[in-house]
Amino acid sequence: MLSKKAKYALKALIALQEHGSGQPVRIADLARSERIPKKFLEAILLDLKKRGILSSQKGKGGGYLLARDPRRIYFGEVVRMFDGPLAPVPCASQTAYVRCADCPDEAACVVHFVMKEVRDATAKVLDGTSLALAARRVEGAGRGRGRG
Amino acid sequence: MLSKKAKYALKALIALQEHGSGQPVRIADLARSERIPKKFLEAILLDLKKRGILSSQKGKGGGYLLARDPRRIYFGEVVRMFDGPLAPVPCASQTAYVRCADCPDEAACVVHFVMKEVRDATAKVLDGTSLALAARRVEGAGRGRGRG
DNA sequence: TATAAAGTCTATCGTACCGATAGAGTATAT
DNA sequence: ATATACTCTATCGGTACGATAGACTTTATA
Repeated sequence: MLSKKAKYALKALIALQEHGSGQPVRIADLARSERIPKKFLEAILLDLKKRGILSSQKGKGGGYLLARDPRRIYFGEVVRMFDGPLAPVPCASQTAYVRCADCPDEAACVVHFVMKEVRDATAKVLDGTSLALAARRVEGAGRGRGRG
Repeated sequence: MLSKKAKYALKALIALQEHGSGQPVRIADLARSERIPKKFLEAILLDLKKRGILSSQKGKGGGYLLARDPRRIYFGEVVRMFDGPLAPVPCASQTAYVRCADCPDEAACVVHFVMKEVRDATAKVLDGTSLALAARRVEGAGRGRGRG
């Protein structure tokens, strides 16, 4: 399950991308437009800033901005930073591998084998999709506007 | 994350498959060989029985058996029954779809779009892999024996 | 038919994490 | 100066997870 934190982070990033403009957007505005609890969103945006995905400006006229080209902000990075490794099981993780203490032979473990396939499939999607690409794809796929 | 319950269930099923023989296997034996807390495993096996994946025999000489051909026991079914839908987000689930209350237009939602891709990729692996097939694939891939 | 073996059921428990909120502190544009 | 906004620390209720205890029921077989 995607946590609310990760979901809110993605929604906020997408909103910032759509805003474009180079002007900072206030937390309060993002919270309202994306229907995210403001205090909760504060913590999320701060994390994204520490990670170098967002930058911020304090004081009057301040707010948050994308710190990177949206073509270089990948879903995988955001999901991992809030929800941890993509793999369903630590021994199948590429970025945070942990051996199963009780596993005599990983190469022969059926669960490991299948879960590695799941993690690879997931990573292929999330690490292959940037904010910019996703937005383009959605535009291409359907017609209309909105969020979720 | 795959829950311990789902992981233990899969390991137990694979052990039962490997056991073959048509003879029932005691909970205690499974617990020991797979290193699963016995009482915890009891509840898991019971769930698998209620689901029709296992059958059991009470009393002396009793234990658990696969109730179905392992070519027809899919990872997807087991994972879903313990951990719920595969989709990272309810609005991307095929088997347990729930609309986002605050989403004006799902077709335009970027998060929805990408998470649907994740769920499809995951489902393709887990619903396309049976116990029997997974075991064969592992045999084909590496050499050795063990569990994890 | 007694008895030991083995599955079944109900109840409970501690911990950790999640989602959310409060409130004080700090920087900055005007 | 001062209002505006981000930043930090602390806290809180709820829920789900992993696990365990103990009593109950069924069955093979001696």
